[in-house]
Amino acid sequence: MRRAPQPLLLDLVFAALSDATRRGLLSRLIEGESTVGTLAEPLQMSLPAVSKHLRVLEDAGLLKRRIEGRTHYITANPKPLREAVNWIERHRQMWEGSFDRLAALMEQPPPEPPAKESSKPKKP
Amino acid sequence: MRRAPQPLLLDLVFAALSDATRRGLLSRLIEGESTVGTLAEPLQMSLPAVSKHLRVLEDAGLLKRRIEGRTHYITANPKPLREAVNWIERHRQMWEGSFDRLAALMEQPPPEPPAKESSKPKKP
DNA sequence: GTCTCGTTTAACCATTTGGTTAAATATTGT
DNA sequence: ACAATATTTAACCAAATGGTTAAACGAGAC
Repeated sequence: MRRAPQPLLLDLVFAALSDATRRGLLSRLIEGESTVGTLAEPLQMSLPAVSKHLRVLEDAGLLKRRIEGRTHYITANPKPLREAVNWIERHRQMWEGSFDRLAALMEQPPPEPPAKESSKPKKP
Repeated sequence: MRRAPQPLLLDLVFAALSDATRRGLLSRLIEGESTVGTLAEPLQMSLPAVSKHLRVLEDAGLLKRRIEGRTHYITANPKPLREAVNWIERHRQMWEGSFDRLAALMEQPPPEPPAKESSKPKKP
């Protein structure tokens, strides 16, 4: 089944984040790659339910899936969160009238997320 | 570490932000207080529809309403956005492997935005 | 082959969402 | 008192959401 047209990506991201179960899944993915079954195991709901939640997150671009044999390996993908947080920060800071934290966010525009082993850019 | 879930409000905030019409309303409120009718006017939908959207935003704590006579004056309330952006930043930065901007976010709980020419508030 | 495993799809159900129009409410103006 | 204004509430509808169970699919194991 193909997806319907395209609702704005921001719509999908915020909608995906609006469910505590899905936020919980994302939280657990901080610890690294996992599988559908592993993710479902502690949750008190059926496997198809978890599968659906993962699909919502995937449609929002918040996770990537690597299928290997019969196992689906899931990892979090932070990229769409950038846009979401930018929207929020833009508004929050205009309302709060303090722009310096917005500036801090803005100073990282280059889309360069290559390193798996990350060099942590330290602030001098 | 496991953060005890604080589910309800975050659910409401993210759900409220997941609709482009509502985000548009919030954007327009950057320019200051407005009324229901004024907010509804450019939108191609009925007044009750706008009223419902405003209620969703209000339930999420994202706006405040000052009733004066028969007119409802609406202003944006950025406070709940703090929690939302904290959630996102916490996760985004863990996935992206850079923690310093998270630290920057975390170290500003007191509502004290004094200097316009700002340095980062230092914690010695 | 057959069986089990990991996962999705299908079909269904109840609730919520986003919209409508019509009516109600409350306030202001004449 | 009456009418106009600003907004909400009520009633309804279609579609989306979040869950279920049962069936299907694809890959390893025996």
